[in-house]
Amino acid sequence: MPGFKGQATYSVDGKGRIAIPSRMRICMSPEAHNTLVATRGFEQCIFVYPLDEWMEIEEQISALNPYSHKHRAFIRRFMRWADEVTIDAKGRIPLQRPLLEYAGIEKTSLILGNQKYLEIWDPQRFDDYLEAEEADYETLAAEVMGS
Amino acid sequence: MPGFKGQATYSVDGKGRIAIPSRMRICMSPEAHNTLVATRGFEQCIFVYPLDEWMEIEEQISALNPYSHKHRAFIRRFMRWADEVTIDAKGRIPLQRPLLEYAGIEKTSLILGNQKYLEIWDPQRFDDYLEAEEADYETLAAEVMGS
DNA sequence: GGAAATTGTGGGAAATTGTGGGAAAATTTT
DNA sequence: AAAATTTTCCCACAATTTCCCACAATTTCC
Repeated sequence: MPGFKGQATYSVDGKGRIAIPSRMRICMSPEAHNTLVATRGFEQCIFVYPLDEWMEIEEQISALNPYSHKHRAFIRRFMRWADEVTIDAKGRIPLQRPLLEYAGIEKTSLILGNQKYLEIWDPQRFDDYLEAEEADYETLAAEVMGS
Repeated sequence: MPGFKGQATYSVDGKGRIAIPSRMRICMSPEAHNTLVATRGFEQCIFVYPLDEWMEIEEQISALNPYSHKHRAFIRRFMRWADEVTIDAKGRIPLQRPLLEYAGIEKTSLILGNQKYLEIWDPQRFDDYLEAEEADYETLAAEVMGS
């Protein structure tokens, strides 16, 4: 089963709703029950996991030791921003203001397929990010992918 | 079945009642019978377990050795503050003053979903706690979750 | 190429949620 | 036993969220 891929620039309406591109929607397993979990991602974008993928992450989390001080801190930081949403009849999900603000998203969003999950960015911020990284892309590729 | 997640800042009314966010309420198993058990948690916050989860904890506790001095001490501390409450028609639970005082909660509370249970914090105290944890999130993530 | 279905966008109506407070019932105190 | 306090249950209100419908643009299918 292929993962999420491609990108799309979609609008965010007054109620904070963002449509999931249909070509990404059909990549979701039926086990996700049209449900996604949105949370803070790295580099100030929003990560969105289909429910079944999220469950696997939760399992990893619950395997941590809840009596360890450090682990507790991580779990709290991790669960804090997670928000379970269901896709409405028109293929949209509602996102909470705090998440949108974290990602700096206002009227427009860039949706990025990234294998197991989606990323939602403020388009401008993504450009800036790319530009900053572009310089070392080849170096990075060699370093990360090189055998 | 996914666990509790997300956060919410809710008010505490004059009678010590705090609403449980509906999106967390629906995560409760019907076996909990709309009943929760609140008790002292770690880091000076309140832990709130759905009744069915609490039962499992009690089982673990009763498996401890009552003839061990240490075990007895632990059991007493743990059971002492436990308080069984039911969710009212508006989705709220009443919390005893001593618990609220322990957590330093007055007019506002931060409710945190933490998989099997909820945590209720004084918002300021939670901020301080996160700040005091020296490591930043990404470092922790790589450390705790990295394979 | 053209008809039909699907997709992305917006907005209104209805239901739910969070908050506060009042009255009744139970408990404790005098 | 009466008074005072606490707890429980109920109602009201504003704000938010959910659900539903409309419409234009695009894509799909024959």
